[in-house]
Amino acid sequence: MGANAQIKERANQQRSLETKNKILNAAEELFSLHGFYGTSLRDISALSGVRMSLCYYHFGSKEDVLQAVVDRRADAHQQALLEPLNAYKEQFGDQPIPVDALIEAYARPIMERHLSCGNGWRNYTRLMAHLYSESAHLEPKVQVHKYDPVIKQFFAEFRRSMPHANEPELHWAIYFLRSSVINMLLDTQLVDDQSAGLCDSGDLAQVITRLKSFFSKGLQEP
Amino acid sequence: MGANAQIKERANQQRSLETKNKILNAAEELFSLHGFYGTSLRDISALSGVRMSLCYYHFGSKEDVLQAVVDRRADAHQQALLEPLNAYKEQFGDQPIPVDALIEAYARPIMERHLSCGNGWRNYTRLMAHLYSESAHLEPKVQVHKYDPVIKQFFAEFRRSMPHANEPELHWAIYFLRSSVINMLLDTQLVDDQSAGLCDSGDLAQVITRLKSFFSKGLQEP
DNA sequence: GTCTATAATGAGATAGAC
DNA sequence: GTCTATCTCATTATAGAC
Repeated sequence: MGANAQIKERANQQRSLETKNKILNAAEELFSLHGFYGTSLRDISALSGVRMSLCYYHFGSKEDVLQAVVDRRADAHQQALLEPLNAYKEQFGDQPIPVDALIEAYARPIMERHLSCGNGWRNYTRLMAHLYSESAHLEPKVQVHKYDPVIKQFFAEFRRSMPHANEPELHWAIYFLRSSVINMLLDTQLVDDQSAGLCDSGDLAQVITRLKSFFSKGLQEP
Repeated sequence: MGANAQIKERANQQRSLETKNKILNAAEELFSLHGFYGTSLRDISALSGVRMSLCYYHFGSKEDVLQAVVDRRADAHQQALLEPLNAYKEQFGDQPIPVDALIEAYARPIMERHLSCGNGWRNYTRLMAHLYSESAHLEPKVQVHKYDPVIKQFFAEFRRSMPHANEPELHWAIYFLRSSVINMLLDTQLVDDQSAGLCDSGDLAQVITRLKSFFSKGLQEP
């Protein structure tokens, strides 16, 4: 292969990547807003400005597009979730990590991406939440549940910080925390509406403060 | 109109009602499992055993079927939610109702219908939860949010029971409670999976106990 | 009220020229 | 890699006989 051909191939790969990302960005937004079945490849094509046939060329099928959307940010998101946890582990060593620090370590990376890292991350986190209710019908075609190991690690740390709590009670408490975070990711405006605007689910600092103060009360030792 | 004609008309109305309910039952189940867009009228027709054209005759459109499903149990559900609250109001009179009683008054009617009143109610409550994430795309064609006044009444009672709590904090706490209940209605098995079966989200007594003990801790006066 | 048949639209997916 | 054109199928919805 000549030098010219190599340059051409590089340019093509670059353009291919850009096209793929245009598709994924549009799909991410629409899937997260209207669900998998509420979104057609025509919608994605229209929003992305990329011809429909290219979606098939690059991904194969609608389900494959969803899978690609899910996969694109999965590793980065997992890393972001574990980073503060590991930092705390290092900081506290053998000592247990305080409960409110654990709550923040869990909630902040998620809510931060949802609220202050741009539309891409906002759509991605919303989609992840949305998929919890759609996944039953989507699997096994699409692999969605990628964060179970992360939850396991968080549970282990909560356990260490609350040695006297009984196991089921602790599981329920962490589940309630997860439910609340997941619900916020859906952007249902439930708390904003309920409080007639007094509470702002779009305010990261407020969200983290409220999560910490409420759930650390529930997660105290008896 | 002769007596014979009247009898015939009665029988027809009866049959008509049965057909409608067959359709609504199937729609309730499928919408609640796969969402509005994940369900076709063909699916509903197949599951109910009623011809597709009859769905149009009785309701008009797919959206109208959803609306009818939502409406069918709405009043009964509202009543069921307010009944224990009003009973407590009567019982305690001017005294504030204890917080854990309020939590139970809110959660039990919902979770009871979800877990121990048969498949119809189970599907209905699951659908209501599901619609929180789909409603943005469905409105204004379908009117879904029918429980805001109920929440208002509950908030007022929580307020009375916790006169020193600040308003936003109270709103957030009640919102976290609602999130957890809503998530359980979706039957995602999150807590069952997370705890490897140690916790059972299908056990009504367990669910109520855990909700009360956890959320009453978070809802204490400072 | 119920049935069959069918219209009309939109969906996912593919073929083949460039 | 990109485009146009098209296929095939499922969907919502309607018309008209009984």
